[in-house]
Amino acid sequence: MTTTERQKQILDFISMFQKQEGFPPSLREICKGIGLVSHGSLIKHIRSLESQGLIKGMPGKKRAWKLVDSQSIEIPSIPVLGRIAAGNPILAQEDKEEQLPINPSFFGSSEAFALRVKGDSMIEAHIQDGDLAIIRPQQEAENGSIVAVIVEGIEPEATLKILGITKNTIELRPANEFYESLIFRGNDRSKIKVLGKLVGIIRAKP
Amino acid sequence: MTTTERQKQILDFISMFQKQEGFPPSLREICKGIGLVSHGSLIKHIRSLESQGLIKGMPGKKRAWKLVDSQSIEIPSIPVLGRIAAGNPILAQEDKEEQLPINPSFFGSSEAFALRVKGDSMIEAHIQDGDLAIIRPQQEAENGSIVAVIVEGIEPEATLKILGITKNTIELRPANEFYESLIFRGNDRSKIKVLGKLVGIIRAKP
DNA sequence: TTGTCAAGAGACCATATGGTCTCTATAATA
DNA sequence: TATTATAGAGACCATATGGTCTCTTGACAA
Repeated sequence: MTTTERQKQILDFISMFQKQEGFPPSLREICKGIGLVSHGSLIKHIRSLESQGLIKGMPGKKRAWKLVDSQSIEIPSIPVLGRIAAGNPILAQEDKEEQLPINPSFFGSSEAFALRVKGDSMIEAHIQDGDLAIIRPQQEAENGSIVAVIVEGIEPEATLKILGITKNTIELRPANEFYESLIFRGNDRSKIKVLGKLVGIIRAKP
Repeated sequence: MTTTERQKQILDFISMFQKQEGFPPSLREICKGIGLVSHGSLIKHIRSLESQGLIKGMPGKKRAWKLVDSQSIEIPSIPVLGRIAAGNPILAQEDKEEQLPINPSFFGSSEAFALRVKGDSMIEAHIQDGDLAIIRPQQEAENGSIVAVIVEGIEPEATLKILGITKNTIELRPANEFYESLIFRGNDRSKIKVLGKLVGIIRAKP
């Protein structure tokens, strides 16, 4: 079942009208808006949109339309992830403690998640205990960038480290002279799972 | 003209219904929601709310209500202030470079503004150049807290300092051993204008 | 051409809903 | 007590609006 041009036009009009007026348009208002004379014709398109699940009408109620998708003005937010099981797709996790009411695009990313920093291993990068690290999901990262990683078999939780890549080794370096780097050679390198790159820090009530 | 309990109840119901359903309730739905039998009675309250400007009806349209205030789902945000002229009420300033799409309540404050940190004078508090300091407006602050202040005659811009209060002096202390404190005694103390207290830090693309 | 199908026009209907009017009960006030 | 005001109940009306039906037109295929 395809969505025709006319039907997209109808969706757009409803969305626009709803945003502007604060309530959904009547059938006749939609007609006027998209250049139809008879609302009888319009209703066929509405029924089609309903069967596609793009819109929901309340039978028997006047002027009561729900845009199933876009209208439910859900503000994009950043989930704070707790324990992250290695191997699982990150953002599909249900283990979300909390949602930060912040649009990921603020950090230049269409999607992002957050980890709560524990300890002071990144203190020289001015990231302190309790900070929320905002991470853009990606599998690869350039040398020297700060990444969230999981090391297979070592820790169940993701940690923040500076990525150091040489020809034969991968180094996970803390930003604290009192902590040791983890260095992986050869096949051991595959134990490292990069979850994403650090794109921001949020500190509440410092 | 006062808003009665009943009328607040009506506003709340409309707001709740609108948020939940995606369209405004009909008069009879409001009646059922707040425990009225006759919508004829309800309409008197509606008219009163209209004359108070809290609600707006579209005469001749069915199920068409606008909540004047809350319904215009404007997301609370945090303004980033640039130059701040001393003496002016802070949040009334039009000199807003930017709005952070973040609800101030996230930082535990009903309102807040942000300043972009310049330099490394607060580096030991792990606040670095380019960070956004989130400030809750308040005139007073306790000893040792980090505040945004303007010092009369010295700098046109607000700066972030640690507040040190003794019996006779007020000290503005940077969090960097290479910087000097500013110490004010006696009448000089009135040169200090506290704009607010630091409640958060945001760092994008660190 | 002929038939089929979809989009639209236009008319008609049923009803949900806003609007108005009257009556009652309770409380406040003179 | 008498009067007034207010909230609410209940009935009735006008209409905006969703729903349905029929007819026309144009595109497309057999």
